[in-house]
Amino acid sequence: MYSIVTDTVADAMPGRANGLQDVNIHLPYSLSDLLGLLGAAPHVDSASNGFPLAMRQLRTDAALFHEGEMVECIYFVYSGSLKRVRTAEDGYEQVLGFAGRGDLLGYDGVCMGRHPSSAVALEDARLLAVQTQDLRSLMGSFPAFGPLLQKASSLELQRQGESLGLMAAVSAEVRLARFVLQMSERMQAMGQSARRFHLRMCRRDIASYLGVAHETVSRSFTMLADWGCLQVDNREVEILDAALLQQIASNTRGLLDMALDRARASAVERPQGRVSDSRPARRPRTAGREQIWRAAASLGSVS
Amino acid sequence: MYSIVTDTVADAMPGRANGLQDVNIHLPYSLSDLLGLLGAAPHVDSASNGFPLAMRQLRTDAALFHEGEMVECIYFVYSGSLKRVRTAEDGYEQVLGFAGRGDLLGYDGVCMGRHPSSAVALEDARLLAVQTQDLRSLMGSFPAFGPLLQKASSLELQRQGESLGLMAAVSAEVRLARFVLQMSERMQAMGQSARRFHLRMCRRDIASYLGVAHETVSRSFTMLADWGCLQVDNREVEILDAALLQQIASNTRGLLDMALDRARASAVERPQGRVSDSRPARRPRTAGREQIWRAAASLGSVS
DNA sequence: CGAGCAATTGACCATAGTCAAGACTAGTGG
DNA sequence: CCACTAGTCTTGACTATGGTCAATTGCTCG
Repeated sequence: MYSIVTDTVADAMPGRANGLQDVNIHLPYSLSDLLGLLGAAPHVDSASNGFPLAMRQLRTDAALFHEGEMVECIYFVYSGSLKRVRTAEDGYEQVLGFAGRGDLLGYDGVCMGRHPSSAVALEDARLLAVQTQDLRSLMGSFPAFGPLLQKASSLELQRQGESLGLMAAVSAEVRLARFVLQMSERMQAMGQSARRFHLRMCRRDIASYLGVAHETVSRSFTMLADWGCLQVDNREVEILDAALLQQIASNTRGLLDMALDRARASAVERPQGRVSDSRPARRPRTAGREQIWRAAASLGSVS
Repeated sequence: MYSIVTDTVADAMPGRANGLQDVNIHLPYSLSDLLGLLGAAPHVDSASNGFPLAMRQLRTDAALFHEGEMVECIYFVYSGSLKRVRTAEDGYEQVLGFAGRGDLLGYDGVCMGRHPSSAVALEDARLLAVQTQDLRSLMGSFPAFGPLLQKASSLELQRQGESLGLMAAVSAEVRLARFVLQMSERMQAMGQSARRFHLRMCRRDIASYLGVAHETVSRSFTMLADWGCLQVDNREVEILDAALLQQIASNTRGLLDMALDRARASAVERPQGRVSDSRPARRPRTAGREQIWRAAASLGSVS
C-alpha cells in the first residue's frame, strides 16, 4: 500500500498510520480564523474571536477520520491536502475526491451521524474542526456563519457533481484531460499557477478517482504529452496547449468526432504553430487516435 | 436525445403534453408542510403554518430548472420523481442522479448562484420551493429549519458519494446490480416494497447514470436475470435472490474473485461441492462469466 | 392504424484491464 | 556510504469487455 509514515511513537503495527499526534491539538485558533478562511470580510462577527476552535494536524497518510466512525466534527482544510476514500466490502479503495485549502470535509456524515467515507492526508495538513453539536448555536450566535457553511456545503455538492462528470467520459484520455483541467482550476482558485503544478496524489489514486486502471493513467498521460497538450514529469504537470486540452476534454463519447470537427475547422485558419518538442512520429495504432494526431498536427501543436 | 420541452411558452409541438401548467402555482402550502416532509415532529415550530411556500407542479419531461439558470429557489420533492442532468459541451447528456420524495434539489447551485445541472421530471411531480433569499431569515425564525436543511443537504452529499461508488465498479453487471440495490433501498425508505418496484427512468438514463451504453444496460439486465437474481419486465423489476445480488454488487474489480470465493464457501456448507475441485494452480487468467454461472449453480439459485 | 420511441439482441472490433517486467525513487539499516 | 527493500511509474503483450452499428420487436399515443 502506501508508505506509512508514523508520526510519533513507533507503533509496531505497520498497517496503521495513526500515532498520537493525530488527536486534537488545541491551538489558539478561533471561529474568526474559519470565517476568514471561508472568505468572509475581515471584521464580520468580531465576537467570533472569542469562540475557540481546535486545529487538527495530520501527517502524510494519516487519517482524519475513518469510514464508519461517529461524526463529532466537520473540518475545514487550513493547509495541505487530503483524499476522500471509501473502502468497498471487497477491499477495493475508491477515491471519491481530493480536498485542498478551504474545502469542507466530513459534512456528508452529518445526516446519519457516521462518516460514509474516510479522509486521508496526502501531505502534512492542518484542519479547523467544528463540533457538530456546536453547529446550531454557532448559527444562532454568528449570523455570518450559517450562510458560509451553506456555501461551503453547496460547493462540495457541486464538486461531487463535477466528479461524476469526469467518469461520464468513455475514453481514458478524456477523463484524464478533464481531471487535469479540474486540478488546474483548483490550483488557480487557490492562488497558484494554473499552468504548472505538482500533483499530490499517486497514479493509483488518480486511477481510482477516474475509474480506470493505474497503468491506463500512465498511458493516458503519455498520450496527452505526445499530442502536445502536457508535459509530465512524475507528479509535475505543465499544461502546454490548454486549448487542445479543452477540446479533448469536451468530448464525452469518443475522440473521433472532435478530431474530425477540429481538423476541419482548423483547416481554414491554420496559424503558425509553436513547437513544443518535435518527437519522432509514433505510429498511432487505432483509427480513433489517428484522428487526434491529425487534429493536433493541423493545429500546429505538434510539428 | 431528449425532446426539449419548454415549460412556459406554448410550443407548437402537439406531441408533447407540457404546456403552461409547469410554471409556479401558489397553493395553500406552508413551511409546516416542508418540516413534516423532512420528518420533523408534527408540532415543532407551530408558527411555521404562517409562512407560505410555493408548490411547483411539473409534468413528465418538464424541467424544474435548467443548467445555467440563476438560482432563485431550492426545492424539495413532494411527489413524483426527477432526474438531475448535466449537458456537456458536446451535447452529451449525463445523468447525475435521481430524486424522489423528500429529496433536495438545486442546492448545489447555491454557492455560485447558478444551477450547475438541470432537473427534469420523470413523471408528474410536485415540489415545495424555498426562495434562497428567505433561507437566512427562515433559519433565524424557525429553529427546526436549520438542522433539517443541514440534514437534507448532507444526505444529498452522501448520495452523490454513493453514486460515485457505482461507477467504481469495472464490470457493467456489477454497476447495474449496485444500481438496483440502491433503488431498492430508496424504495424501502419511501415505504414501498424493496423487492418489487417500477423504475421511472428509461434505459438510456440508467445507462448515462452508470456510465455505460444503453445496450449494455439491457444486456446486463438479462445477465442478472439469467443468473437468477432478478426478474425484469421492461421497467418492472423484481429481486429474486437478494443475497446473490449483494454478492455480485460487492465486487468492484471483476466477477472472478467473488465467484471463486463464493463457490469455495458454498462448497464447504454444501458437501456435494464439485465446484472448487482441482483448481489449476494458477487461476485462469480471466475466468469470465463462466465462474458466476458455476457459483450461482452451486448456490442453488439456478437449477 | 401508423409514427416514434423504448428495449432487446447480434456482430464486430477498439479500448482498456490484466499480467509481467523493468526503471526509478525514497526510506531503512548495516 | 552503499546495498536493500518497497514503493511508484512506465511500457509491452494479450484478450475480455463493452461501445458502436444495425436490425427487430414491442409499446404508447395520437
